[in-house]
Amino acid sequence: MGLDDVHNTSLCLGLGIGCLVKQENFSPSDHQQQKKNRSFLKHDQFLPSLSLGPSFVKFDSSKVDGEAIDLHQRQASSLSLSAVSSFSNSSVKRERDLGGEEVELERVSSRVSDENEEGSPRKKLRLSKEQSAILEDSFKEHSTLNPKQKQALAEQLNLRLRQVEVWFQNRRARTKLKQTEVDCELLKKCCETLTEENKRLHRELQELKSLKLTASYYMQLPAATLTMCPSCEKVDNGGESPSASTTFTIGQKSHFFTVHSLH
DNA sequence: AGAGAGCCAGTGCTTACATCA
DNA sequence: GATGATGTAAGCACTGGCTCT
Repeated sequence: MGLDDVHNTSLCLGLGIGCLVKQENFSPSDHQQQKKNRSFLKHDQFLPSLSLGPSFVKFDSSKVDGEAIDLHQRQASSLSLSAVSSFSNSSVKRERDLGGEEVELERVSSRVSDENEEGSPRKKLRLSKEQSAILEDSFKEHSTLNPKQKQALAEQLNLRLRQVEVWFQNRRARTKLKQTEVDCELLKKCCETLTEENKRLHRELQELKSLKLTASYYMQLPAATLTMCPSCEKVDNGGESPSASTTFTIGQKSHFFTVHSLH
């Protein structure tokens, strides 16, 4: 993962401390898109001092407008969409074949208008697999759509504009929720690591304190009786008692513990 | 300042699926 | 094994509030 990847997929953990605004290559004409993507900019553009991993949201601001529509048109040409979503008043039965794959058997819903036969507002629908797939592809391209794209997508999928809008809103919400869960897990692990480190440092501190006490004890002895090896940091009593009990080690080299003088 | 557009957060309702008696 | 009741997760849609133009 290079620096560019880090920039494009940076993870914001929302710690709120030391966040830096990342510079993106937005052109002035992208201003509207920036505004539209402001919720994602929170994730992509603010880099906290604690960076734990990649974001799952990757927004490429350089691609706007035409591409998504072209993609949809390409897909539309290769897919014969059933323009009918599965409404609550049209029964959809799913069966699983031996391989566990879902086979969708749609008993035809008669219509796609906004209201049912009784004239009451339509309740629920479930988009077809093809519709969902195209919406997903579109979402991968752009997490938000401009009105033009929205209209094109709605026409392509034979859905109302509002349905496309709602789908994207819900999709963004789901993405955000998932990202929050991921962030939460990472923070939990980070917290556990820091707790362990804290415990370790506490133990080390205790050891150093006890060593300091021991050192103080030996400092009370006549100075000539103690010497310290500068390389191995061992204190010796000058050979007066070669029987090993007076030699000890002051911590590890990496620790901030200094014995200035034994005189 | 007010209107309109667009987005988000919250929530209700429906559907599909799993589990259990 | 089949069936109905129940719980749950996911998806669609709506509403209210907010921000920006």
